[in-house]
Amino acid sequence: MKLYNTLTRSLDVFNPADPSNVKIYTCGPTVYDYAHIGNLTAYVYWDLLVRLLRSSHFQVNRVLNLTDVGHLTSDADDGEDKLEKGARREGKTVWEIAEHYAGSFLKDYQALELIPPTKICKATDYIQQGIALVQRLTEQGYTYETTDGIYFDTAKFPRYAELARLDLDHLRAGARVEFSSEKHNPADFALWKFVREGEDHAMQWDYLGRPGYPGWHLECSTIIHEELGEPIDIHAGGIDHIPVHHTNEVAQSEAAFDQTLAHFWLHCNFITIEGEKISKSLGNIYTLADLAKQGFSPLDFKLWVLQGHYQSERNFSFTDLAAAKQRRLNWRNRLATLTQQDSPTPATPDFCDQLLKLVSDNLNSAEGFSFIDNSTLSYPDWEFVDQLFGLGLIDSIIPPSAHAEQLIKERSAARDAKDYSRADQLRAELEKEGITVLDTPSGPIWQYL
RNA sequence: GGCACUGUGGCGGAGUGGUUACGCAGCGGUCUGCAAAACCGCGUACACCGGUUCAAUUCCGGUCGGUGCCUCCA
Repeated sequence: MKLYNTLTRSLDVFNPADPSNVKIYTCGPTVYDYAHIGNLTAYVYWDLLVRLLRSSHFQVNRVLNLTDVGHLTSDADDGEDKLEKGARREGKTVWEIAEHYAGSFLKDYQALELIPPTKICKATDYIQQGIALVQRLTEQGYTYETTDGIYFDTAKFPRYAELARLDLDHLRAGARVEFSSEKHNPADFALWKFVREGEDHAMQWDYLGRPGYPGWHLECSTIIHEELGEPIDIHAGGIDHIPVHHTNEVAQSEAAFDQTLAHFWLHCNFITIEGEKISKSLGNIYTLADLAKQGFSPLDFKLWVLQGHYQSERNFSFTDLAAAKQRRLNWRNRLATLTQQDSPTPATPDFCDQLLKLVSDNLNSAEGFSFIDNSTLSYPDWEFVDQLFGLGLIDSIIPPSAHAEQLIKERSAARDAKDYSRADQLRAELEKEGITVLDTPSGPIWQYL
């Protein structure tokens, strides 16, 4: 199996240290609002990764975090704490907000038929372990304290720019806004933030005898250390996380534990909506519920995602979603037809092996789909397709009701009697149940509309 | 300004140094009571300019366009 590794910027052969314990960490959502389809694409891609590994006989140990503690208020006014903002918006506590949106996220996760992570970790369950990490870094001389928090001193970690290949000198020169700060270097980041005088911060914990809360990056390093242990095999996340979040994670973890954090870094690209960036002001934020209102199932969306590649910028449109839906329906009908055939046409030899090989080339599901369309599949082949892509095709095959079966029989009889108007009438009736009948030389076949 | 990604037919979207990607939509045909499905066929795709090569959409250089990040925004 080959994967594009951001660390090396090349397609590398994936060989886990322990095939029976492939350690994966995927950055989860901040649970302050409903997940939109842009957020969800990432989880679809990582689900493919997990399924591919499983199908390749690896045992996956995957941890997903839920960020249920708000990110910090920045010195600039626009950097509001998301959870606090959500709480104010809805007149609830930050804890209720986190609970509600975490639940919503997990519901979406299920609706997309994504394989549940081995463990889901809430950031707030790892505060003490996070503090221990800050302490450890402090003892090792990697931190300094300012009036508003404890910062990581990037100058003390020479490999800081490696993952993102940052040009720190130019970063300094070209930074958009240089705001006054006690930071030693612009790249330095907060490990722990103090609640300031007069600041109303609902989530806070005691450290160094005063109230505070964790820096945004801390949770990932902490959870990885506690639940998986460095080094992990794969760390995955959005492309936006490379320069800051993942860079800082590497700095924290590797400085503290003197161990490579992750061998493979996978980053998925973003999608746009009808050519525009996803943003609230444009009003183009769609959730799974919004897609459902237009008649699309979560699995239609999943198929749409898998038609592309995780490293490509994708453009979402309802026209394209409709195309994906149609493709899924066609596959479903191929499968439905197969279940009704007494002697199906011979399947493509080694279908599963070949499909697996194609997709193993850096998660190339699109190439796999093309192969599906060019092949004749047996029932076990379709089972493998479902296992690899999680499209729920097999489960979606619900045989016609007894009533529908009866209508199909009556229609055949009508046709034999050359009573075609009766036959057409019966077909119309069947279509009310979402089923249509095709007349083939070997008898009628039903399909989904 | 810096780092990185990206530009393929009506719409999407893989891939390849020379041979059909594929899906959706469209057109023609076979078949059909009519359909549908299926099958067969069709539409002169690879941003632009150079270079390497017998041969480039595919490699190299440049130009132009799009995108993300460069803040503790996500």
